[in-house]
Parts: sequence; C-alpha cells; structure tokens
Amino acid sequence: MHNCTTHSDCIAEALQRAEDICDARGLRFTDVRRKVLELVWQSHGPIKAYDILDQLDQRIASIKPPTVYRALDFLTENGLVHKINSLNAFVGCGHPLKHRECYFLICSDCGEAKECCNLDIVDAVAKTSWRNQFEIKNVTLEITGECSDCRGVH
Amino acid sequence: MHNCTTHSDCIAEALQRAEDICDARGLRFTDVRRKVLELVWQSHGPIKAYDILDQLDQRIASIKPPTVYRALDFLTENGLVHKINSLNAFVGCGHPLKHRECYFLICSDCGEAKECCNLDIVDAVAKTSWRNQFEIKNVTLEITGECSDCRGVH
DNA sequence: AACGTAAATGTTATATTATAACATAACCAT
DNA sequence: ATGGTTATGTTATAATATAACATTTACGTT
Repeated sequence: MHNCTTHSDCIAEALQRAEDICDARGLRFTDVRRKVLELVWQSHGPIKAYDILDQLDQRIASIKPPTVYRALDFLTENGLVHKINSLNAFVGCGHPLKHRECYFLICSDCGEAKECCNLDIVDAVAKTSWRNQFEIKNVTLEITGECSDCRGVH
Repeated sequence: MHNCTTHSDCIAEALQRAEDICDARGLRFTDVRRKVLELVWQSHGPIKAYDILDQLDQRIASIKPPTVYRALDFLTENGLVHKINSLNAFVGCGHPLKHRECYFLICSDCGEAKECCNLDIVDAVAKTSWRNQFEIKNVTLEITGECSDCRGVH
C-alpha cells in the first residue's frame, strides 16, 4: 500500500517529468507513450504489458502487442519505467533524472514495488564487480517479501 | 570462459552433490531430474528450458515442456539450480549447501554466469530491508556486463 | 505549401516461455 | 498385494515477446 495523499498528482507529476525529459533530450513524447506511461502509473505496483494492452483496448481500438512493447522499451530506455524481471512486469520510476540503478522492494501481498536506492548496495555491487574485474553494464536487484504496511508494523 | 581443468569433473561433482542432498533430505533424484541437471551443467553459463528440452528430445523421445519445467522447479527449490530471471534461463549452483543468496556476474560476451556470494551485498540488502521494515522472502541480483577474460584483463 | 526523410505506429504472423488439467506409472510403507 | 503418495506422460493452451513489412506522422528543407 502506498500512501500518497492524491494519487492523481503522482500520475500528473510523472507525466510532466516525462514530458520535460523528452523535451530536454529532443525525444517525442507521443500519445501512445503518454497513455502507456499513464497506465503504468495507475498504481505504485508493477503492471504487465498485456494488462496495459487490455486497458488500452477499451480506449483505442486495435492496439496490438508491438505497440505496447515499443512504448515500454522507449520508456525503459529513458529511465522512466523499470522492468521487474522476476515478475515480467513494469513499474514507473519516481526519479528518472537521479540515476538508473534502482532496486526494488516488492511486496508479494499488496503488490507495491518500492524503489530503494541505497548507496551501500551500489557500493557493494561496484566493489564486487571491481574485485572480479567485471565491467558492469546493467544491474537487476529485486527483493521480494512483505512490506511494513502488510506486516502491520508501526 | 570458465577455466575448470576437467569439466566432466564439474558435472560429476554436481550430480554427486545433488544425489547426496536428495538422500539427506529424503527426496528422489529421479532419472529426469538427473538428466536435466546434467544438461544444466554442460556449461558454466545459463541454459534455457527449451534448449534442455531439445537436447533431451535427442535422447528420450516425447519429453514435453512440463517435464522439463517440473524438474527445473524441483532443482531450483532445492538450491541445486538458480533461475536467472533477466535471461529466462537456468544455471547450476556450485555450492548448494552453503546458502541460497547467490548473486551472478553474467558476461554478455561469453555467457558465463559466475556465482558471486558477497557478504557486503548480503549485509547491505539486509540493512536496507530492515530499515524499510521489509521482510525478505527472496532476493534476485543479476549483474550483467563483461567478464575479465573477455575484457582481456590479467 | 509541397517534398523528402526519419521516426513512430499499424498490422500480420509467429516465436518463446510457461502452466493447467487430467491420465498413467513408479515408488514405498504397511 | 494394497493403497496412498509422488512423479511423469500427455494434450492443450496461456502468457510473454518479437520479426517483418506496410503505412502514417512529424518535421525540417525547399
């Protein structure tokens, strides 16, 4: 459970950030991309590509899988959305400008995927890679479990 | 590239470990499970379920997907194999008794997935989870990049 | 405004990954 | 040997993702 006071603000802000970033980078924030991002942000949890597709089908006839996957690819490449590989699902990025190494605390109860950007983890991963003389291209860190809200912790 | 001197030893040892573990736990290390594990260990890199299926088809007629997936599920549940979610592939575990939090350095060049079991990372992950009052069930950490061999580092 | 090009989307088809559901067989404790 | 449990066989299909090519749209240049 995510306790934003007004979730419509979360969506609006995410769309605005995306628009700004695309403007700044000379990229096109098209209608399809906007609608997909909007659907990704309908909750703070991961959403599946085909759920996006189904919801777009209600609004736009004849949306097909490649359209959705292309939009998701675009959004992912530009750090606006992250893919959660262990769920085959996608989640909006709350701070697309800060950095790209975002880790996730995924609650298997309520479904929320909380971004968790921890320097210690980044450091530890970097050090391990360095020790192995390994050159990092991409890091996927997905922590599944139960969040504090669902555990009833206060 | 993995530089084991005699790879057939790697396979034999993995099969022996699996047998011992199953014996100790009262589990059945059946023929299907043994063959699947053997194929997983044919290299030190990840292998896809359908590649296992294809290879078994050469040896045993009429092996079907559920058979392979069931064996992989069994092996994964018992820590003998890990699933690499970012690749939809499976890799043998080199020390199935030690622990279950194994991280991977996956070389996108040679395909090797090196197990990398680093306490600092475990700690950092544990602390972050604790700070978020999050109860961990499962951690997936997959680091993709280029390994020292492929980079030509000495 | 018309043109040309590149980028995005539409469209059809299919590839890849994974599981549901039920039937049969093998194992093993009594 | 019998009965229950676990594993496998079998058929079908679900879920996830992409290839390939056609068409449209955006947009700078003339």
